[in-house]
Amino acid sequence: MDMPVRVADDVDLGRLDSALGFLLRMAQLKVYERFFETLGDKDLKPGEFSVLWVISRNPGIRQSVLGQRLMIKRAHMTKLIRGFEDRGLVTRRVPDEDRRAVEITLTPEAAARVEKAAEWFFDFEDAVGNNLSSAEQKQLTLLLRKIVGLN
Amino acid sequence: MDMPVRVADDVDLGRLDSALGFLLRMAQLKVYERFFETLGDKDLKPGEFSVLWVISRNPGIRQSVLGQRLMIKRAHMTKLIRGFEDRGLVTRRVPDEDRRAVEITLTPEAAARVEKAAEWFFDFEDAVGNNLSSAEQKQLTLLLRKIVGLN
DNA sequence: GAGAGATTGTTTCTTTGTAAACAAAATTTG
DNA sequence: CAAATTTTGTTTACAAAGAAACAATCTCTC
Repeated sequence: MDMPVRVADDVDLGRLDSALGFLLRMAQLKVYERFFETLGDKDLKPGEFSVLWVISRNPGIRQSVLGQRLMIKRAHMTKLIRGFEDRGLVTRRVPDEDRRAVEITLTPEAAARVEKAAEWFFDFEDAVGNNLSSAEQKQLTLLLRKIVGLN
Repeated sequence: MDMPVRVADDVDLGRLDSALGFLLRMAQLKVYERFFETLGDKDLKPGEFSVLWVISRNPGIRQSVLGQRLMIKRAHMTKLIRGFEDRGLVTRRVPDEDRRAVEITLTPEAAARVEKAAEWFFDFEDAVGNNLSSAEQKQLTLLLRKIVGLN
């Protein structure tokens, strides 16, 4: 009587269920999903917010540096920044010292908007570890920072 | 003397540097990057391996169930499976009990290939937590499993 | 059992992200 | 300092992934 597997919980993941890379991907997808469930109406996506936030903390930062820090490829960064420019959120300036580079700064409107968005964004981020104790959350943050190389 | 930020380590991330969702994304990107550095020549990507692996553990599993478990949307799953079919890795069968569904099974060649690939894949996965102590690795696995809802 | 609604998979369109080739400017090296 | 190399950003082409509309089938309700 070989009933086919019917529901997701019955699926045998084998060793995959404790593979770190796999779990990281699943966790990230899950968080993303939750984001769009609860904040899908906001007009900034997590990636967009992160970029704008980092620009706000580092005015005049260069595209390349921004990309390195947020792990966004140059080609993609170009598109993101142009998108922001089209929306009037950032200004680009080519510095005299290095005329290949582009320095990015928030417009005043964007700066205000990022501060506003930071409220719901970080509220959400704080809630990500909801089903963990606060000690566990601290621990997880620490471990992820190590994986990422932020220590 | 307002030197612009020059290198990635000087970038101020503000509160972002301990935001769980952000860290999860960064960690996942980092792992992905490392995968392609070390195993970029293999002809199976992590996502592809995971799907084939799960099929191998659950022969005759349905596309929908597979997608639910691996968090892959139906539309995307269709493309993945067709790709596998074109490569002769899986066979599709519409069961009589439910003629909307599709049951997926590995071809014998694919089954062998997955077993072979499992070696380097799980070796890689084991190495993901390299710069963590083995206690930390266990802890991280546990916490991620909680986030994902695998407990 | 006939119709309303839900599920399953596919198709088409769009978005997000990467890869490779390129141009311009800076740096290195001989 | 001139030629070779590297860095920075852009463009073009493509791959990965999601959204929405659709068709077929199944289930539920009356």
